[in-house]
Amino acid sequence: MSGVEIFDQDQSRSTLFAELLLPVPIPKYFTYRIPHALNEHLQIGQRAIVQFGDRKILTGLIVNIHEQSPKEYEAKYILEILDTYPSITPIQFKLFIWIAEYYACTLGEVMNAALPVGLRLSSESMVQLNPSFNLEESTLSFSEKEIILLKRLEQDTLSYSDIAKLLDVRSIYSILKSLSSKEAILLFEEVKEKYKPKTERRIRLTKDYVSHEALEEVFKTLESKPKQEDVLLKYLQHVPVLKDKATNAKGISKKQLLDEAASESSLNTLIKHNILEEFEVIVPRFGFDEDAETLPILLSEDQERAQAEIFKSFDEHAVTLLHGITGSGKTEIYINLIRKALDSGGQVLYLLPEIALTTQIVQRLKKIFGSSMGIYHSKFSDNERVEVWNGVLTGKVKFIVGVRSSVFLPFDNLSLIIVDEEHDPSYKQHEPAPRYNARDTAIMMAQLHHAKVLLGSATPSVESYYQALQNRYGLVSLTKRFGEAKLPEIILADMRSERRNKTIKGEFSSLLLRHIHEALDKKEQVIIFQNRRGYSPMINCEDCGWVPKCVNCAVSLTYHQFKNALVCHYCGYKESLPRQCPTCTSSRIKTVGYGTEKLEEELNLYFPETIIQRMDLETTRSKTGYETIIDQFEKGETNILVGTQMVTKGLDFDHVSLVGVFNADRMMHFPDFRSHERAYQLITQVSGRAGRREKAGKVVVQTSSPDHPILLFILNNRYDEFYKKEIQDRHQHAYPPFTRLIDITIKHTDKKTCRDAAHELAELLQAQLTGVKLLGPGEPMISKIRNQFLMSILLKIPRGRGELTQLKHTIFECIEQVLKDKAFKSIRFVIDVDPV
DNA sequence: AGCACGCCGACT
DNA sequence: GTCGGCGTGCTC
Repeated sequence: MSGVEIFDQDQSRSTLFAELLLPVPIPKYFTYRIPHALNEHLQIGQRAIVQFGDRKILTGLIVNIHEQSPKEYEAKYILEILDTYPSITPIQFKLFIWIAEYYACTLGEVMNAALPVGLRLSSESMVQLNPSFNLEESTLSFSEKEIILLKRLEQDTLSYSDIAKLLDVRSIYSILKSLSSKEAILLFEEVKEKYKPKTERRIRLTKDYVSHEALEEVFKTLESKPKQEDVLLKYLQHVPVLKDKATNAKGISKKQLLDEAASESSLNTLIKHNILEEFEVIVPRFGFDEDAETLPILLSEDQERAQAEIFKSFDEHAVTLLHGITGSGKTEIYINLIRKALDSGGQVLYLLPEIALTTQIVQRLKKIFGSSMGIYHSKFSDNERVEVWNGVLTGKVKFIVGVRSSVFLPFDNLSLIIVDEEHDPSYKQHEPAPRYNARDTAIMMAQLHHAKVLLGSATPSVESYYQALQNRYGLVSLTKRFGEAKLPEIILADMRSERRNKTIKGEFSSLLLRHIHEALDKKEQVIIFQNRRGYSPMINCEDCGWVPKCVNCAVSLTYHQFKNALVCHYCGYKESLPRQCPTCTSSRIKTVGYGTEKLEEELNLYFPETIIQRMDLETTRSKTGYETIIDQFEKGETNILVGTQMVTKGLDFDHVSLVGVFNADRMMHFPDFRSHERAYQLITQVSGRAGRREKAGKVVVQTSSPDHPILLFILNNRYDEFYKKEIQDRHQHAYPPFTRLIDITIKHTDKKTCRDAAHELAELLQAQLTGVKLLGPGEPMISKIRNQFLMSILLKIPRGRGELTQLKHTIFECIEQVLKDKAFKSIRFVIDVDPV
């Protein structure tokens, strides 16, 4: 980019200003002056580099261009424009605004979540030693910390946070100021690396040698140089220049040529003599050369019927819910719908929960849709994400399979959005803002694009099913399993009676153990589901009842055996397991409860011959961990898979005949209005992993309340009955879908201040909001996280009543009011709309 | 959110 | 007295 014009001499052209959206949580745009040189090149939606504050460099999005010079302040210049064409589309921007408004956050926060880091260059403050400074020769005096820092700076430049860590102090500002005034250090801004295309070095003939005659000449001169001759021959072997001169333009990859011809020095000589030349091309990180498969998808009668119903429903409804039991073959229908949408020229977005994306289904789709399909996943690198983004922007990628954040991609012509496993709570983002739900955002998105939405699930959320029954969504059901497959048989293991009869071994009922034995004898596989990671959720002293707690959070520490440490699942705090109780010095410290790790250990004890694999956050943290575990299980290399929620999602195995469910009780009795729904969904989903093809699988659910209605619904596969009961409860207690919820969390380091602020806010809200039920303020289940005390207020807003935007304004006003009180200045408020 | 600046308490 | 803590206000 050319230099910036600082003085506008040219009066014949008007001075333009641009309103920029910056990735900061300040609810407004910032006005920057446009250098005359850029007047003709600026477009709304482009990214611009600007200075923000004293030094910071940020990437902003141009949202408006006008001629009004700001009166109050002097606008800074835009430093650079990053795009030739807009990086975001107008529809996308409308969606950003909707998200910010609906989920009560700033546009900057939405921008932050939306743009991949690779498209968002920004600077970091760095500290460097002043080259003209020498510690030994200096006559000035330095403190101990200053000397430590200076010594370190002789080796590297450091960021502010590096320094804070090095010196172990909170505020480094005064130290930097002191050193800066002594001219010992220099402060500067380092712009972080942005997107780098992947390149490849290639070799080709120079222009002059792309002909029969010229090449003949060359070979004559090379007669006495067999190695160079060999290189040239290898080249011609792969690039048939003599048959088709045009093939020379692409040449051959240097790596490939060297791998085969081996002599790098000969190649270099040929390059030096201008016979061959080396050049660089940009190559995509994803194979864009795969061809799409065109084979028709064979549908069963039931699928055929459902598909026809979906098409019909699309004519009448913007959103259709496909309720298909596990294993009923929803994917085949999706494929047909996607094909049809793509054929008619529209874009398609297929949303999946995080974990289901790394599996078989994506490989299958890739085979079918080839290069027109892009994948958007959190385990992708920044560079990979930028390529998917640009693929959508340029129209190269028409079909995206992705996680919740793919709703931010620059679509301009969506015609279909599929939200698979629509009930899945992971569609909702918790931290940080924007706290959006990708399923609901997708519905809004479809409205902006005039696209259709298909929500798919074997266990629809109560909210979606309600909308369908109200005829606001279309409803299509698949009630038969695909092929000959039968639904699994669900058996309850009554832990109360087993406990009475002392037939429980460790954590395992005799019933479950018997079934595991049977399955293993038949060379079949087993999945054990325990929704709790670590070894044991708690340890305690048998003599005085002491329980180790996190120092930063109000939770007990979980014991992780393989790390041999007590770990806090909320802040990551770790400490070693004490030999004796710190309060009574007793050494009788034992574990209470059980997580995946302990189950794995016990299983190893009971089934020493079998291979057991654990699948939870710890074992799948690496990029390939998850895939490796799935792959081994698929190949039959492991016999038993023990895992958390992960095992419930989108996995299809052919040889699993048994699923064991632990702690169904904890799921059902969890104090949350959605706990019954969650339990129904989790147990049904994990049960769906048992039995494929003609073999019916078995599911053993261990429970101390075998009469619980939820279990009976699951047992008999009665979603409708479950729904009927659940919707009554929701109605009675004014929960969604009959109300909208807004959760306000109040945070402060001091407990009393936090409580007082919460009460004050609650009072204000109560007075301001009519027709809204207010719950609390109360301590949430975890009342302290990372040394911040928490209070929460829950608002229940009746459906279809009043302007939601107005209501949120009122909430903000009340918060402002509370913040006016000096005592509450540093209180943090977190607003979560539609909490999950 | 960062980041600068300024006020104030605790230690040499 | 100075150092370092943190509360406050600003960012075009």
